[in-house]
Amino acid sequence: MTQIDTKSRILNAAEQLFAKEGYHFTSLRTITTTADANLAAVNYHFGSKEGLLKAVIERRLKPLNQRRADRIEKILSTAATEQRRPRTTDLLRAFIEPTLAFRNEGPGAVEFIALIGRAMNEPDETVRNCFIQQVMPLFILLYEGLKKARPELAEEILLTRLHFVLGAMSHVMCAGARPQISIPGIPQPLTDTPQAEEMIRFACAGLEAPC
Amino acid sequence: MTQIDTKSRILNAAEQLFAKEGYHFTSLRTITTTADANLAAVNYHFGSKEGLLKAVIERRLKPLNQRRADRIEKILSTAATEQRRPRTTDLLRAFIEPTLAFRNEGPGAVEFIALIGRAMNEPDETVRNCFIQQVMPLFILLYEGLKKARPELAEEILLTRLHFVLGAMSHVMCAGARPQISIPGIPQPLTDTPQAEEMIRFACAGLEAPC
DNA sequence: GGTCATTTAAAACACTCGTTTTAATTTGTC
DNA sequence: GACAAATTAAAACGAGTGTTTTAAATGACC
Repeated sequence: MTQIDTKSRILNAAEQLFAKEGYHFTSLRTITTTADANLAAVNYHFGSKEGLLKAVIERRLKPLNQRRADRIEKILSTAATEQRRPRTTDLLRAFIEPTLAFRNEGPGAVEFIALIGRAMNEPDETVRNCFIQQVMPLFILLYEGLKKARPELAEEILLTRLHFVLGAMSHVMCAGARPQISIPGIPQPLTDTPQAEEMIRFACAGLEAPC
Repeated sequence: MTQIDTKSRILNAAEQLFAKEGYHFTSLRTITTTADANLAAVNYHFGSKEGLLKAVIERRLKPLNQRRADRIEKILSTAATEQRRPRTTDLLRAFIEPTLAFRNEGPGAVEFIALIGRAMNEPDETVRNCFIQQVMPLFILLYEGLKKARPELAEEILLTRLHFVLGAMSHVMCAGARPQISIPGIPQPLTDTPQAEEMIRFACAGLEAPC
């Protein structure tokens, strides 16, 4: 923590704190104290608190989105060369698996995923727009892929169902960073890989439900 | 707006504003101005901002939860007297239908539902706890009912899938209050009754997916 | 080594927030 | 109408926020 420069230290501290406490509950003073930096350094390096948030999100989300997009595009291209429909389950897996697997990529990853999961339903536009802008092309890519996988499904219905999947994902992503409330007689839900597999199964069944 | 007392006017204004802007972005000054009341009236009538939130949520959520619980219990009792399993789709319908139908119950209902939908994933415990406390018994009732409907399913898996359903619901509830972003070539998702029906179909298919 | 741009430090600014205090007013009751 | 309780009004409090300003320190380069 001593070698890296101030900008990175702030970025790391902000990521951790934004994700754990939420964007608006994290003050710049808390961030700079954690990062062992001066208060003004945030505005110097990132322009504003919003700029910092944008940097935090982009740093991690860009590679993740790239990974997901690559997988989806690969599925689509091989399906095209083999002259068949892409499989719903493959597309969903390409979207879901890297996202949930990301939670194991080092410390703070679970919290970052929670930040992203929460971003979609933020009441404040600052966070939501920043997220949507980053992720919308990927959503569209997935949607277009699913349309090829299930062309007989009416488009509004497919889109509606895709929204359900996104909601389920968002919720799971958020929940990962919270201590699960345990109730006597009620088991704990799955986590990690089995959860991802279960979500793929669930989403696939839902998407392929009869019309 | 002139006849009703200050307490109710504050409650109405707070409901509208909390739901639209979010709890933490709504100041007591905005609320009291909207309600045409004095700033101190909030602390006088509700003790604190949190107390006001609690009152706002309880006023609407209690009857809604009662309605959902009644329907679920009725399904369970008739299934018991007919000595058969309750149907997954019936249980889900009892849970989903009143919730989404609630959005048509007068002005501000859509926003209130968004407030509730957001509450589940709120980073701040103030809002989340207030919501969870109200809704947990209903979740357990639904879970126990689904366990009877699908006894062959491992409990952690059932619970995990139920979480997916809740996530999908939460997301839909939030989205209802937002202007939908329209993209050329991408249709709008369903709303209102068809959306509720589609969600029941989706959730049922997901829950009944093979293990 | 001196010069200049980059970076860090410390302090103050301007503003908003929830809450509290004190006083005035309204309302209910005998 | 008078008294007491409930309610409303106005003002200030104290703490916290993001941002800006001004000054000091650091580092690169000729």
